[in-house]
Amino acid sequence: MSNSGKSVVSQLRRLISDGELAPGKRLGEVAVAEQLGVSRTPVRLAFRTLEQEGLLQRAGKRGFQVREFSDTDVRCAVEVRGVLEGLAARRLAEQGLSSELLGQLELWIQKGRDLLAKGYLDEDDVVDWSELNLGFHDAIVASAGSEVIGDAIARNNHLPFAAADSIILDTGALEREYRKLQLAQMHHELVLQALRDGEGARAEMLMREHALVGLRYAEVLEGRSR
Amino acid sequence: MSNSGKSVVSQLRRLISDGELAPGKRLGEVAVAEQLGVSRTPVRLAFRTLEQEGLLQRAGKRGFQVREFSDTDVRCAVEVRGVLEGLAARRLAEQGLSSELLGQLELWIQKGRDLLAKGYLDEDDVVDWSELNLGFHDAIVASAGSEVIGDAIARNNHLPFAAADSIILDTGALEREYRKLQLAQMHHELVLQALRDGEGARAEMLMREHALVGLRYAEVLEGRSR
DNA sequence: AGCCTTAACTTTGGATCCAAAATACAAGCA
DNA sequence: TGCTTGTATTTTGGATCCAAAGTTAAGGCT
Repeated sequence: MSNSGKSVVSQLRRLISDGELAPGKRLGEVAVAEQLGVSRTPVRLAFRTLEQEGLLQRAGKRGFQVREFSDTDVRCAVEVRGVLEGLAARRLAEQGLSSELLGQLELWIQKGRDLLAKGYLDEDDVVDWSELNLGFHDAIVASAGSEVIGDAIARNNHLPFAAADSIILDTGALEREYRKLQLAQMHHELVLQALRDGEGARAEMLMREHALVGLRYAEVLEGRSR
Repeated sequence: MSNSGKSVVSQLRRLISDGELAPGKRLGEVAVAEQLGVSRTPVRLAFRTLEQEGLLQRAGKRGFQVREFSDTDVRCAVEVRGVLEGLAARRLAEQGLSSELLGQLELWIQKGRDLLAKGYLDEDDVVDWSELNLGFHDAIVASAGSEVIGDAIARNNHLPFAAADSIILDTGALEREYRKLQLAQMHHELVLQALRDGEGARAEMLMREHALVGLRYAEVLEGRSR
């Protein structure tokens, strides 16, 4: 029962997003405390944090329960990320990007090219893409001029299905995922082009569309007509 | 020192937005606990909540400090609300509004017309406008189909200068505020028109512009050319 | 038999205590 | 005099205790 290393918050986050704590399940402080082998105090603190993050919600007068999300919630969370990252990109395009940011973005994009160059995807590539994708997005958001936008995105990203690196889920259909990443890579390159040319509206629009990759693209990339 | 009625979180929120706790000031748990006349426990819980809300930030390895906001932060927070409410409005326009929502919105708009009809503003009108403005915005956000968007807006609104009803600050220049509200009222009416006609892009654009009222409109409404 | 009242139990909120970590301070050494 | 190391103090994190509020269940009354 030794787990003082990882914080209670992250443990609970993982339990929730792994579904081990079922959506709608009511959480008692004592029960969770015992399960995690800690006292009630850190659990109480964690519940407040998780509530603000949106993973827990108050259950009536007393206690919390695991929040359940509908398909619409998932869709909206992705769109929220889209408009927020779009906002960041537009601001960046309008204020102009520094040469070092330009260098960073080109680096991530080059990594993406390298990763996709061999024409297919294997499982190790997934974590690499996740890293470079995160790097690209973070670089843009961090340079948007205000922490406020980044904070809003970070809070939204606490919903496990909303984060930018949650694109890939299906490691069993790597051909489809490859085409998905090809598209995402193209988006990255176009976004950089728009940013460099000061095309704020286009950069915003591209980021918003980019967020939707992995959401409704499955049918198109499968060749289905729906 | 009796204050068990209001929660520690709201007390701290008020102290921060009133500036009694200066931005950048480091908050110790014991100091705040004594000042509020409670024990450390509720303060510790409150700090976690306020941190998530963005009003506090961790100060180094230990403790929290009151977050300070730049002009850019204010600008960005307002834009964040703009894009999020814009997203809500677009979704609403695309899915179509129910007749009861239509009724609600028309009610708030009618109240706005009534309030502005006499051609000037007095101090009592300010709270009335705040109420109807809040009602109009909340009705749209609540009907956008998912709690997720509303939550993101709510979290953003914890920044005191970002909330939709923080438009009016200057009760000393009521003529200027009157023209500001005239414009806001026009926005409300146009938004409803766009929503009713299913013009998603226009509804979104209007909401985004609407959020900027009270931000940079001062110069224009004053007649200054800047 | 059904409903209301009351009592027992469960669960959370607040306070206090203890330990660990971090910072500040002081003394010793180069 | 300046830097480093060791100690003391402050401050936070975790655990436990107590009280209050809520929930459940049982028993009595109509």
